[in-house]
Amino acid sequence: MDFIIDATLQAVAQLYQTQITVQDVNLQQTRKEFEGQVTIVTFPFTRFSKKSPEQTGNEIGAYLEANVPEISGFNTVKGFLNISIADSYWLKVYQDTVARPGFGVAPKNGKKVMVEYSSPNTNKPLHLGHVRNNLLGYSVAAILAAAGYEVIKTNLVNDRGIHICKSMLAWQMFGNGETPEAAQMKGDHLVGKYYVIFDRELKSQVAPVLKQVLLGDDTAGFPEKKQLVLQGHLKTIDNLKAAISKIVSGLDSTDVVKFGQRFEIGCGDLIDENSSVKDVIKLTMDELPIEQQAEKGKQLNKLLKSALDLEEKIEKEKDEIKDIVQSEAPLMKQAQQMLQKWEAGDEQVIELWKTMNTWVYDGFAKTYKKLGVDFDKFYYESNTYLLGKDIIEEGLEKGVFFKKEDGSVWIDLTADGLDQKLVLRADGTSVYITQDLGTAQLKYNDFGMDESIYVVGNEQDYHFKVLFLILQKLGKSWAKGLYHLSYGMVDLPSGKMKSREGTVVDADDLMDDMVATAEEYFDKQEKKLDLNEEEKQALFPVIGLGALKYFLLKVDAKKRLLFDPNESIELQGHTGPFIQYTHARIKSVLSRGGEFHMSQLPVELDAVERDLIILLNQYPDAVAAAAKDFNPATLANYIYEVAKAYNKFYHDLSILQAETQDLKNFRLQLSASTAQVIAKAMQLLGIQVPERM
RNA sequence: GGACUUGUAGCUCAAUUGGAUAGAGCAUCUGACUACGGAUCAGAAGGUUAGGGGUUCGACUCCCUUCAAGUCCA
Repeated sequence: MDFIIDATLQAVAQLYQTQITVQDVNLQQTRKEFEGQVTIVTFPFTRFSKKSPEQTGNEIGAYLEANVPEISGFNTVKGFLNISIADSYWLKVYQDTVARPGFGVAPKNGKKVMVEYSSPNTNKPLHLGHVRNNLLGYSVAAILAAAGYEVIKTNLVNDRGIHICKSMLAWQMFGNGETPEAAQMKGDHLVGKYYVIFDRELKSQVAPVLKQVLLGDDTAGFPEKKQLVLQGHLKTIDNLKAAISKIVSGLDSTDVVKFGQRFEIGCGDLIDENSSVKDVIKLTMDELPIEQQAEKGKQLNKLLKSALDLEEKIEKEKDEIKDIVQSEAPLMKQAQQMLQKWEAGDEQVIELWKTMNTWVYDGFAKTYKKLGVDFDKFYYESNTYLLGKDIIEEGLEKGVFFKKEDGSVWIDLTADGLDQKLVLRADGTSVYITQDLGTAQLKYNDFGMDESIYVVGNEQDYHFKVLFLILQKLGKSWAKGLYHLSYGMVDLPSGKMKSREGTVVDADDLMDDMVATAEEYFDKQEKKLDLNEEEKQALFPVIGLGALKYFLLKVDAKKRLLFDPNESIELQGHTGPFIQYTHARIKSVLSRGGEFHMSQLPVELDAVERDLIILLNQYPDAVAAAAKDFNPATLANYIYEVAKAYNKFYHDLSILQAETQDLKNFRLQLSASTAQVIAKAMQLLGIQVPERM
């Protein structure tokens, strides 16, 4: 389309004696309700044309029509100049680019990019959140490769720390030497099972003590320092409760009466500090007629907002108390000791750690294989957790960091709108960001990449902001190429998905479910699959996983995603299987059409043919745009448009019964090109397309 | 207390980065099989783009503010 922009620059220079640049020309696709294929927005030109937008458009349009042979006509609506381009042009574009074998593969741009994704913990299996991460990472890597980058896919495995010690300890204590083979379980699931057991046992140790502490400030069993802290928290809680009591007793009695008798009783309980605000609201609501609940609920929450805020603070205090009690539990202490032994290189602990990690990696490998993702390089935190201290030294020398009296090292980011951030503890031990600094340097030393993308959830937005800023302040030339591909949490219809709430969707289970659901779907269809058993068993994973992947990738990464397993497998509408179906359908026509070769191109195009060609021609742009924003969703949405356009073409025109042999050949060729674009684009999303289904 | 993200049709998502009457799918209603695969296609209905203010030829998009959901920092 560059020739139109160039001609527009000429037209403006000629007509209005004004030099404008390429950026000043706003070229867009013409909306389908208007005649034409491309549109120039002429509002900005009125500044120097001194004429109405419409008149300006007409003048430029007339100039273009007269001077550009490819332009066959134009019309102007308000400030929009719609340009029609001759069919011969589109046919030439089709023949010269779309129909060529190398279409859609950008030439190497000489740049190297690293995509780090997945980053699992070795104490439990992958879950739904990881699935989104893996699909995003894999797809972004594939898209970047198609856009001309050399891509290195890496996985930074979190294989050390207290969490893995918990699994190890529980296995030692309760496992009776159980192995994945003996348990008939994937290794990652077995290790995860012991992590859950640890958690359960820890809770049973903590619960009675916690109850005791919360009831009657019985903190005698704790070290002196912690006793003081605990008592501080208890005192705060008392004060908060008293404050709530005061708020409630200060309520206007006419307000209280509005919510019924149950609420009056509740208020009495609150004043006596015998109940929680949440409970009172709930009980009050239950007594109200259903039609009043929504309205009164709002009023009630508003009335008690300050009390609710205080109650939230109480919960936080309680959490802190719980943390302290937990840290003193015997099991927790044992886990800590185990971590210390691990760090000291204790042979037995290391041996156990290696064994259990082997199990986990076997399990992960199976999950990754099924999911269809892979990596070029693994990094392990057990190798990198001590890195970064030299960078702290470097930062101190450069004056980027400063030391506090207690010896801890900090960076002051307040000038950049952030906080002061600890980068090394007073005792000289690392914090998370220390090792991330070191690991970033390590990765750059290993590969010297121009850009580096971290696929990590949005709860770490702040962390990465700080990390990248520090590296920039340290003067690392490569810091400007760092990018945090942040993605939102995956919600389930039944509620929020959080590991501590125990409603995690396991990745392996999810994939199996999707395959099974695909099978059920086909069984229910009236029209039976014309495939043998072996072919069917090969097809179900393609459809089931295609549905899952497309559903997760079509949504903009940064947004939260509501994953409804039942809806995602729905094989119609804006789904992966719809696109897969379109591909299979094209393949079916092609096989019926037999051998063909392009001979004579048609002189005129039908509108649906032209739309399809224009869309196919945009494929490289769609890839480039997805690569620029690291966003597979744009590509996913593009390919859906292609599938829709093809189905319309297929419906409106006859391919095998075309009027002439030449036309039939052309339409077969167009079908083949469409199938190729669909297959290529889906491949960049990590989705396979079937020949038949 | 401070910071970040999100809020679009009943539901799930778009909107070419400031452009035309805000578009798709699901669900609802209607129509198209003597057909190359009907898992399709065409149409109807559905909107104060969370609310309010501002910037300009023009705002879902940018600025201010309130609200809601979520997350992070000490």
